[in-house]
Amino acid sequence: MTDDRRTRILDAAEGLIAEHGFDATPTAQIANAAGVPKGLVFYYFPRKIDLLLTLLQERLPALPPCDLHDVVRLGDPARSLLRLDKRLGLGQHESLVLRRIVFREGSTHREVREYLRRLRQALVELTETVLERAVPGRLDPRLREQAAHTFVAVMLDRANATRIGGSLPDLEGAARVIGLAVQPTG
Amino acid sequence: MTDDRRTRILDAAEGLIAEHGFDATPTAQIANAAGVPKGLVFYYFPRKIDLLLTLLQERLPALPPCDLHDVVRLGDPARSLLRLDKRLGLGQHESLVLRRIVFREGSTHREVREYLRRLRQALVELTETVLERAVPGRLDPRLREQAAHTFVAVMLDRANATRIGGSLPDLEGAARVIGLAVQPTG
Amino acid sequence: MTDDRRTRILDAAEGLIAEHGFDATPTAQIANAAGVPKGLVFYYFPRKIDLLLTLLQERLPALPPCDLHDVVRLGDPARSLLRLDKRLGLGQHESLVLRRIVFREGSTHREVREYLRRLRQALVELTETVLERAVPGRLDPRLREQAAHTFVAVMLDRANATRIGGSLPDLEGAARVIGLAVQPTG
Amino acid sequence: MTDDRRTRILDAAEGLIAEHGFDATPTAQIANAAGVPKGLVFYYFPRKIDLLLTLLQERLPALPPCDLHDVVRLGDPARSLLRLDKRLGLGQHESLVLRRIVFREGSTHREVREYLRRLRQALVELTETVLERAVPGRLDPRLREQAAHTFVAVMLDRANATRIGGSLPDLEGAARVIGLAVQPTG
DNA sequence: AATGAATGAGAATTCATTCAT
DNA sequence: CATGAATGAATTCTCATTCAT
Repeated sequence: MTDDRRTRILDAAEGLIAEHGFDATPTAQIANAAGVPKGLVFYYFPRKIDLLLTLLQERLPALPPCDLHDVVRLGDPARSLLRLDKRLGLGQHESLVLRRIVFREGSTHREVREYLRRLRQALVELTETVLERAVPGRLDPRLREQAAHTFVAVMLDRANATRIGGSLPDLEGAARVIGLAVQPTG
Repeated sequence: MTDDRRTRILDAAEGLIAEHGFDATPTAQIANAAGVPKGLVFYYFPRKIDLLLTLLQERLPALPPCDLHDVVRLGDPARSLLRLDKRLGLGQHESLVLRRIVFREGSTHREVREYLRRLRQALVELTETVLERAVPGRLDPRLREQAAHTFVAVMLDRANATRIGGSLPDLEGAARVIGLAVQPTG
Repeated sequence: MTDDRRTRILDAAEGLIAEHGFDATPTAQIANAAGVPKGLVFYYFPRKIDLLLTLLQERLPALPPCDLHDVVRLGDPARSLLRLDKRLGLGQHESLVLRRIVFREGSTHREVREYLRRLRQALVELTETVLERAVPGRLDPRLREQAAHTFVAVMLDRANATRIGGSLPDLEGAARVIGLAVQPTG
Repeated sequence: MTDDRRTRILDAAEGLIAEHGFDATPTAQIANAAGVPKGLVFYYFPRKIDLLLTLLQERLPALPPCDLHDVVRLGDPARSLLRLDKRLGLGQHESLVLRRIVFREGSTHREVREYLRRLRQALVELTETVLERAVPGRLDPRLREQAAHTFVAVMLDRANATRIGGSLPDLEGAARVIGLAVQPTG
């Protein structure tokens, strides 16, 4: 029961903050949406900012160490990249709300910023590994890194654009372009 | 004289909102930073949101119709892309503050969202033109569009990452990758 | 009108804080007693503590430079001391409320403490002057200072005891005792 | 064991209330300082005010029936008074915290006020006895009482000034002055 | 046209107190 | 007996907005 209510508060906070932004979401509204008394929010999260911080700590897991075996398609880097993206699930609904929060509050809170930095680095490394395994012959390490950076930038841009709601970048196109770059004969 | 004070208010609002966010910036602070009486802010901008809206309407120029002649380097699409980026100046200081505002408030206000959509479209078209002129032979229209989308995504991701303060995507690497894709022999 | 309302707020604060203590007096109650909206209190006094500080600054004037001519009774130091006390008015009603505040909040706020230190020093100097003029012959400076300190202590003890409401020290007795000490033949 | 925890609560309450005042000391902080669960405080002291009341009842000892034989110095009332003060220990550390509480909360709670009244009366009687025994010849009863009141006032003023932290009255000077008054030839 | 005093609807936060276990 | 989760009333403080002058 106890943990249930704490969870409900976090659920409500996640949804409302993603929807309206951190500053625009009163704690009273969070309590209301969670169906708990106002005081309980501050019992679990003494300061409002602790809600945001807890959301990041508990619900933004480090990238799951995904098994790249079934992601990589040898000889088809473009397809491999798209499968990686799908596996990462940056576009899936459950991470959408948190991503909104992260991108929007990024310029305000150091902790959020730090998370974003680490996220990009981890994504680049993962992408590099995929490219290395997907491209049969030798792949110039510098080019591999640049290609990975490019794909990660597109993934993150899409994540951010999704949040904002405008038109989205063409992820498949990017995968094709990058595939051509790293495997001209492909 | 009168207009001078209105301008000072907008200047102050632009800086403070970019720095702390719209919600976290009291109008009193804007008036104070502008060196005008508090009442004057509401005299010119009856509601606080009007400050933001005015900023977008008056200070987000449509993309300058830039002359692409001196941007394009025939046979060197990568270099051409980088010169385009430089010409667009998305990374330049004067547009930085507004970009922060646009990206952060994007998911909250429809007008901002609409601007972002148009911005991406215009950027893609411009990039396509550059690629077409930079690549000597025939360039598959589909690939050209995808390559343009990719580069624009990287530019926008960099713009957003700059705002947030984390690590930046590698724009030069992306240009090289795209160049390789559209001109394998390059 | 404007200054009138600020004054009414201070009046209300003075009375209520003296009555119930600073911590036990909500600003809302002060606004209510002053007959002004709650917001106005914070318009004039941004933080609650500013009410207390303003009270001290504006309503605890330095000791009025009182003319000691008509206080001193040559050859009658005891009577002179009592006349000094009366002139100082430490026991008068109008200063009573502020004295309550000062003594009670003294151990909490530095500014109040500092005021009390200066008050004692000024009182001692005044009392020394009175004793010097009231005693005909030569008066040992050391004894004069000690006598002054003693009388000031009794005055302050009475002021504090008045606040608390218990039994009061015998000021007239103290004056007599001190008179005997500085003028044995009296 | 059980009583040990009750004692620890009272210890913590005494220290914290003396330091910050009754209103400014949350019960949670007391429990924390005592190292006991929050609920236990309210188990022993159902209302917060009971903490203060218990402190007064159990820890404000009636004046210790001190043996005046070794205090009095026949023929030296000033010295006798100082020895009395030392014996009473109003300035000693262990009574300091409670004295702070008593003086500060005095004007708020009747029980505290009543204690202060009895304290002064007992002190005056004790001082009168000392003076009577210290002065060899006959001492006018009225003067003796007045002298005692004066000394008690100085002692209490010093106790209060100690609490507040400002400059202290000169107790030795007062003893000398009073000695001169009751024993001119001294 | 310009202004700054005024207002009141919240907002975050605190904390004594209760009570189920 | 003991406890810590739970509660909600109260409190300080903020600030967009109004409006008399």
